[in-house]
Amino acid sequence: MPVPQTEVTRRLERFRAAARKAGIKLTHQRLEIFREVASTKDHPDAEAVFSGVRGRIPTVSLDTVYRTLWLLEDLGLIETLGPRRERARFDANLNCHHHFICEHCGLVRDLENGEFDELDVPPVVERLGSVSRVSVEVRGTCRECAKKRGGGEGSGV
Amino acid sequence: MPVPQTEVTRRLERFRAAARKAGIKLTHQRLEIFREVASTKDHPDAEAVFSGVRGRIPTVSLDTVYRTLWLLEDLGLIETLGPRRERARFDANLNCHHHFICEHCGLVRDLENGEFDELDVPPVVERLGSVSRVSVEVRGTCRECAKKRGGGEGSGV
DNA sequence: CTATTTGCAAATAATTTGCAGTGCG
DNA sequence: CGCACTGCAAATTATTTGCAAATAG
Repeated sequence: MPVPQTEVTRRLERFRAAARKAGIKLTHQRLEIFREVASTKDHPDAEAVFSGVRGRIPTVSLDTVYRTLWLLEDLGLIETLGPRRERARFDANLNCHHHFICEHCGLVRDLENGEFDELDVPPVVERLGSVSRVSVEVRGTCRECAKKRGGGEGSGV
Repeated sequence: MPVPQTEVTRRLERFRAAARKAGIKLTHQRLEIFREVASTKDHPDAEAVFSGVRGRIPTVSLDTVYRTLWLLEDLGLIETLGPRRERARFDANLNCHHHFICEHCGLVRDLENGEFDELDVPPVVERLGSVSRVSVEVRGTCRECAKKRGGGEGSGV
């Protein structure tokens, strides 16, 4: 399921603007690394981004991919996710959204849901700090894993 | 802020029951490692659990701590959390709860909130798999970090 | 022009594994 | 008493860093 071209363009434009504002250079590598993450809903890990970009820039190195991904996270252009025990995965979708996470295989799927988008932050949070983002994580077992593991797991909530 | 003794006991009891059911051995090490996580709200990482347990079992090894923590997670007795880029942190609180996460220092604080507890799972999720847990992550900047970094960051939602 | 950024290779940090001895059930 | 479990040390995996060459602004 690819991201529509118009959205990819919008994301790249946001990157250009953020880079200018932050005074960092817009290199070929950075552009392609960001494009790679911005063009997919797959939540790729660093290795996957690396091999994708490699198709277009054969000399790019894995350490540049890492440096760039964390830079993009610091700029607030992508976010990291994925269950612990798995490697980091990256997501360029900044629209308010939520995730379904399979506890067995690590699959992450985006969820769009109005009820989730409109949660009120409880007052106790004001004493902890300021809020930038509220999101819901739905954890469970994906169909694939349920099939593979026979009966086992079940729903709970 | 320590966990009340009655709750620690209840958690240890749950561990004993789960261990018996799963047919795994209840060793001194496992008990103490679990007790360490079950006795704190600090969301310790493996290293912190290690040094805590070491006080009581000086010969315990870090690899046993890791093996046990992942085992406990597989048994559903603890959960892992913490932002990417930081090491894994562990939590033995299984009551429905949520988290405030500081994006700068990795601080994680538990949130208890009725509205969050009662979220409906959107129907699209049924096509993805079965659900075991729904929780809300509030991300932002904690007071400490806001102080350290001067003006900067702000709220957004 | 020149401060940033890159690619390389070597370094680290976190976590895992093989194996021989130890202890729970 | 046997097989699961531990501790040790060595291995792996993901990610980071130092440095000389390359390049965006």
